[in-house]
Amino acid sequence: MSGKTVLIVDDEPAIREMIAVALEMADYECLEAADAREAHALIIDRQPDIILLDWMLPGTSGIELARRLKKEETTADIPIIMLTAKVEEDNKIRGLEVGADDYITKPFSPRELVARLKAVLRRATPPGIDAPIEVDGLTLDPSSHRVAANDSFLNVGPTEYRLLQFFMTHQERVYTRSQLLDQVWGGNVYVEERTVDVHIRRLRKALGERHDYLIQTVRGAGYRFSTQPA
Amino acid sequence: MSGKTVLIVDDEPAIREMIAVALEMADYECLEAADAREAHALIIDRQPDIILLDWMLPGTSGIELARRLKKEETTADIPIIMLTAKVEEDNKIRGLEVGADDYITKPFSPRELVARLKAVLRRATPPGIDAPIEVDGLTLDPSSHRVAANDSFLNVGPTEYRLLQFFMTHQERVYTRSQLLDQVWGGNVYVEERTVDVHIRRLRKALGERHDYLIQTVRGAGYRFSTQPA
DNA sequence: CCCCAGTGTTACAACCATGTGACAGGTGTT
DNA sequence: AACACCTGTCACATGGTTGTAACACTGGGG
Repeated sequence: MSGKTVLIVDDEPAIREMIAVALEMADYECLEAADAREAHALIIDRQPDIILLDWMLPGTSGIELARRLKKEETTADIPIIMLTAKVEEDNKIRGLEVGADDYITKPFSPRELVARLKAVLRRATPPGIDAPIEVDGLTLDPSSHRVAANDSFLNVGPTEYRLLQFFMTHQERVYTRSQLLDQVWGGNVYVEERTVDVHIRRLRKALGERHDYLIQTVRGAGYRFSTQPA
Repeated sequence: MSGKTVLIVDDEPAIREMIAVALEMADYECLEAADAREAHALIIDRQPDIILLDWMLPGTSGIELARRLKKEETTADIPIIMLTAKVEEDNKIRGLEVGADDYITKPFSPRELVARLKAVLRRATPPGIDAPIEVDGLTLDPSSHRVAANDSFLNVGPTEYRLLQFFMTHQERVYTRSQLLDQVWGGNVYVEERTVDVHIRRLRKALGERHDYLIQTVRGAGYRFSTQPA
């Protein structure tokens, strides 16, 4: 599934363990390090996809480690999420300043952690970042952030755009409302599942009769984007 | 939303209960058996997705049961996790020798149990879980949630879809109406057994004359999905 | 050949998932 | 402040789906 590798850097074994369990439940592979030295070794050796980095560390501090990682070319594009017990705005600013991609204050729920991590990973993973996708006269162009049907541009809202983009990059497969909330909304938000229906509706309307067949309802399951009519 | 069924085999009711509670919190359905005989009956009847098997059992020992299960073709691919109070390396080796997929020594934390169980399930779950199943021109594709016959898509309702999916993943074997209710409807619902007949009928109709021979009536017993005409 | 349990088939009412329009709050712009 | 836009949620409409009963049929045993 995800198969992503997460490096957890915290000097508290109990905290590392808690995080690891939560992440493993969500199907991530976990590495653990207690200090900056261990962390650096693992980063070089195992090349994790993302790093959870505690603010406070014995020896080299977390923020210092982050700064160094972001300076080195080979490690600069590994996303970093900073963890901290303090609720000081200062830290947040300094953390993001050195290149952390997100910032979580302890205590946090495992759910929140997983959600944020997921969000950062998705955001940070640029696969074929801006190749336009075209299906049966319907074109979505990420670079211009526009949707066109046979020449004329369509007026789709931000959420509908993300929804359509997700669908066009994941065709021929059913997604439950819950999955769509995770993938399109971002997982860390709480919204009703029925909200998905409404946005589906809006997207269909925006696409017009010419193309709304592409978004298919699978009763009892979810929605599917497919060029082949139901 | 795992929906996986776990069979817990242990002669100590308190331990079964503890495990069951932990697993149910993690959204697994639990079955319980106190000895090998009960266990075997439940395995045949309910076909759990994984078995937690205590080393020590009155009568037939856990290891003996494991050995038998792994010898029978119909049960050989059900993952088994051995539980034991002893910390003897011997047991571990013998346990894995007979085909157990993992091994946990008591006492263990619920977390550890769930984590291991999940790992085993993930590992043991054939990657083909999402792969389309094809039989004589009849194709069921779980990822797109579609059923096709030779090219054209078939219109099957949610229940018929689940029924067909179950049959196609459990071919050449007779299932009673009761078993089908457990497997397809979900065990803890009360519906008339005759309801199965009706859905069988609907599924047959949906499949059309070309394929309805696949679903065969076994008078006095139940139904069977088989490529070989009755 | 008749009878009866078992199964096929149909109809139907209740239910449930989804479609749809409206609305209120929020955000940013002018 | 007024405005346009977007968002999430609700209430209601609609149509598909479901379980059940009722009746027709079948096959095997007496």
